[in-house]
Amino acid sequence: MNASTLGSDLRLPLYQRLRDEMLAKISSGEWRPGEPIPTEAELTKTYSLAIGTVRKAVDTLVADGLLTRSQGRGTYVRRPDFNSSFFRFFRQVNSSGEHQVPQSRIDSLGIEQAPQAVIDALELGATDAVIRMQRIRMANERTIFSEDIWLPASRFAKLLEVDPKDFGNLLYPFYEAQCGQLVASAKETLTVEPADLQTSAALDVESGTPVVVIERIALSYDSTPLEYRLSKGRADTFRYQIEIS
Amino acid sequence: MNASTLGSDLRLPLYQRLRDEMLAKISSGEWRPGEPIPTEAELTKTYSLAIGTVRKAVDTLVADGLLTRSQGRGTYVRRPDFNSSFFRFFRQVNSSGEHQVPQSRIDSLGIEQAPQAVIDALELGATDAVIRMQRIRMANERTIFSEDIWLPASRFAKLLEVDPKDFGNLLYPFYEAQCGQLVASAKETLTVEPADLQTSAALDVESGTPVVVIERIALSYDSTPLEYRLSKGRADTFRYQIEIS
DNA sequence: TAGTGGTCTAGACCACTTA
DNA sequence: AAGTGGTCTAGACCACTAT
Repeated sequence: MNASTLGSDLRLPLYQRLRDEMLAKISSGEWRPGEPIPTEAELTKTYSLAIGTVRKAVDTLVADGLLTRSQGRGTYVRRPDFNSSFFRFFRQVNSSGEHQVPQSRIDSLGIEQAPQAVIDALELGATDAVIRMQRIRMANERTIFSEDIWLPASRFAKLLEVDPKDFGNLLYPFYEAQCGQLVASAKETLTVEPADLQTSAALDVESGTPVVVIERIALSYDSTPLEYRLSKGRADTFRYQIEIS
Repeated sequence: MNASTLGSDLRLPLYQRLRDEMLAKISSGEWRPGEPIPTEAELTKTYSLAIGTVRKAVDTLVADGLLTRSQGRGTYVRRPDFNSSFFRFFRQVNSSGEHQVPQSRIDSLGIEQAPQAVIDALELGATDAVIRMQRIRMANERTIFSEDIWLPASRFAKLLEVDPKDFGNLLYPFYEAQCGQLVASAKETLTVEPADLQTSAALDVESGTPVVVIERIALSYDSTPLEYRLSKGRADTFRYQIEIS
């Protein structure tokens, strides 16, 4: 194998073609999260490239957060997490002042026709079925989120065979284990609106109280939409910070 | 001049020391926004470094948004703007559906003792004076923001000599022109709270209506706080989006 | 046509991790 | 001690911009 093996557009620079090649290995699962990729020396031999070119390709994937380097150990496929999600900016602290993963409870789970908003978000056909899940998330005995979750039935049918009590507190590792679907990134949109009757009941606030609405579309490595989620939480405990330049 | 000229910690790699050197030239104003910096060939000669090392130093500043490269033309100091500010995520569209810079009106301007929150934000001494400005921002004849702005009097005294009507719609270019203070970056924190009486009057909403509060600390190139700003706007027209991975 | 940044090579030596 | 990524060199040639 050598540089001519590198697919994609021949007009592209070598480091970008190598980058695409590595990205494909990650999204196909050939290189799995948490595991090391071949060493730089091996990559130079495999593709007959100079070390500088290989490093530049790796650099771009590190910059995009797909790989992490560790001097003396190797370069690893990063395990995606969602530390920068809006969720993290709700002040969910326990009595010791530490952040904590909220408890979850699935309240309903079933298959149905996808409403139009979900068809758009998940890029489905007009008649495709979806799995719908309603979930609440709690911390310190208090409900902090009420969630509506939609998944394409074609990829997630196996979830229907599992008792909702066994879903655990984190869904994405569960999706991976049960259905082989790996969430790599997400887009979130934040808005504020008054609580409707259902939401106010779920969050134990008065109807009309402002709630923060987080709309999330979770994507696979190859950018296929895997999950559409609408989460509503109290606005009074929300705090989000950015740096701009 | 050669590599030994590069200041800062000798244990640091050369490309980081060159980066620090260039950063200093930007923050001191020796290299000004919008102007080109020396070519890569000149930098290699000046500091007796290999081209790869110079490029790596430039790379980091480009990644941080301080420089922009333009093939065939040169490398330029970026003009800071605030397109990613929370402000941008209020749906301020005119009747043609375009975004627009809101109109501004200064309602009060004066010098006073800094309250404690401002002392903390601007890193002032306990007895330092500040300039306080109250401003509203409007679009389509409607008030969309009510703002409280504090500036260290030591740096911004000249503002008091200007008629508030002449401040214009954008403050940062005005700060630079009048006081030589250049805003390079900012930190913003977003929260939601019910409107107090003053805010509800300013925004023409009922008291208790949810408002989005944007707290901003604007910094110079060398990270000195230059401005502390509290902006309040209607929550129902706010929409913010992020991508996470 | 001259000058700029963009890509690429083929090494060298260093710092760190693991065994 | 062996193997990894981290830094650095000293060029070469290409693509693009300005004149």
